[in-house]
Amino acid sequence: MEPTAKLSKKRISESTIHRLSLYYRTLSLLEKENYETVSSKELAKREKLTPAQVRKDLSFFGTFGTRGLGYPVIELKKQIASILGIDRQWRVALVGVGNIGSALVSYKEFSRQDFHIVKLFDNDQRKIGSNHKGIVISDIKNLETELPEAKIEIVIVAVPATVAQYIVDDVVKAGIKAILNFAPVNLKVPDDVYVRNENMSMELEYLSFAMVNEHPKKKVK
Amino acid sequence: MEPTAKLSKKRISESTIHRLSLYYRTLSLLEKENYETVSSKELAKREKLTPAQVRKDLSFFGTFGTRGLGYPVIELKKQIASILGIDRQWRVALVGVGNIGSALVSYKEFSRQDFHIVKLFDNDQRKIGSNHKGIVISDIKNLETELPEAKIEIVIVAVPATVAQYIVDDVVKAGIKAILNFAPVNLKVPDDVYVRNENMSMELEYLSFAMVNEHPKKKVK
DNA sequence: ATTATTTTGTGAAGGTTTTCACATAAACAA
DNA sequence: TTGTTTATGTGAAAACCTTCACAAAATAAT
Repeated sequence: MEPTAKLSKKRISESTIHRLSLYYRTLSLLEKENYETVSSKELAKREKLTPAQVRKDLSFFGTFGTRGLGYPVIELKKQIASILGIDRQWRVALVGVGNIGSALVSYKEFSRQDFHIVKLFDNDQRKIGSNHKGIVISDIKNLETELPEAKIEIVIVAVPATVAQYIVDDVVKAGIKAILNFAPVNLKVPDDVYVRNENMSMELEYLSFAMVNEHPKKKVK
Repeated sequence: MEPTAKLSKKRISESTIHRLSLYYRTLSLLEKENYETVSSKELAKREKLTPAQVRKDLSFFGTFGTRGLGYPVIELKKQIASILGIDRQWRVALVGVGNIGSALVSYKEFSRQDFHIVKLFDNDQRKIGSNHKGIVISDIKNLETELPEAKIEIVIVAVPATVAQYIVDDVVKAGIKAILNFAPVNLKVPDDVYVRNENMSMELEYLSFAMVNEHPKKKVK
């Protein structure tokens, strides 16, 4: 059976998309390990999920498997890449070349998946004009003109919480529709702009909660 | 009415805990803005949630509000801190003082919430023994002895994916029960060890998905 | 004091997500 | 060729989470 991309009307849940990211990562690994096919059972085991969950997630987008055999690793990986939109390059700009910002510029996982950070912005006069890992740092004042010029599609915000909203206002004015925010603050943006927040304390706080509450862990089969 | 800490048997959902983190952050802000009380309505507006959601979340842990008035900002903040276990210091070690690792050492949001990074480990001979932001970097070979010596309770793993599992095996042997993992890999740990993963590509991939699928956004009231 | 207003806390309803269970289909073995 | 095994795809059931709606309690107003 040909893998078919379902033209789905149904709303896909955030969890499903996040799991697709996990499947994609694991499929890359399986490819390296020279697996030709993989069952929902094996995939589930590696992600600590149920096989039914894996099958249901994939079934929202089409039928990719063969009964009795499983899923073709390379083909499924391609299909998921296409679903996630990571089968193409994304031009990304990063605002705020501080501690976290610089770390993200060198973050291999981004470039490996064709998220290319091609522009940097900062407000520090000492940094502006200097070369950081092959990219000249622009003045944050020029966001509105330089983002469209550079055909940027996604902006990563890694500035202090106190100024994040002002930066984002400019980013939105520049016509950007997708923002990844590392500042610990709730950003206000128009309805048609996507914002995702990366809150690194949250998971530490979850650990803290789990420990003080001796929260029962999910059983691992 | 006295705020009471409910001795809840019921399992609390991950989402509720994550929202408590958000409430905590917003309450800190409200405190700075000199609010004495806050209604579930106001809190919900700031987090883009419903008032019922806020009240339900809090109700799992006790009754903290006053009818007709709302919640006392300072008191509620204290209560949430106590629920999350962030009303005390946590001794944290960080393994892997690379790009991301160094950024985390200086991450203000951690220290502001009493997560204290007091030990650093690396495998790079040039780094071992050197002083990084006031902390001498230890040899990664000594994890098993030095983690208990330093009374570490939480370990942040910021090493390459290829070595993460080996590191974590040592960390577990050292008796650590809580791990925050930045390596893009699924770690295997015993049942009684908590692992939370910080996967920074995931949210970028979600943005990518949203854009290529013109995913309808949640309506904002 | 009495009434109107505000806002919590919470069962019940409604909605969403996950798991179950099985018909179906392909592969493999004899 | 036929039977056995494996493993998908998917409705239906179960579990889980969010929202509704309202009684209850406190404040504020007259």
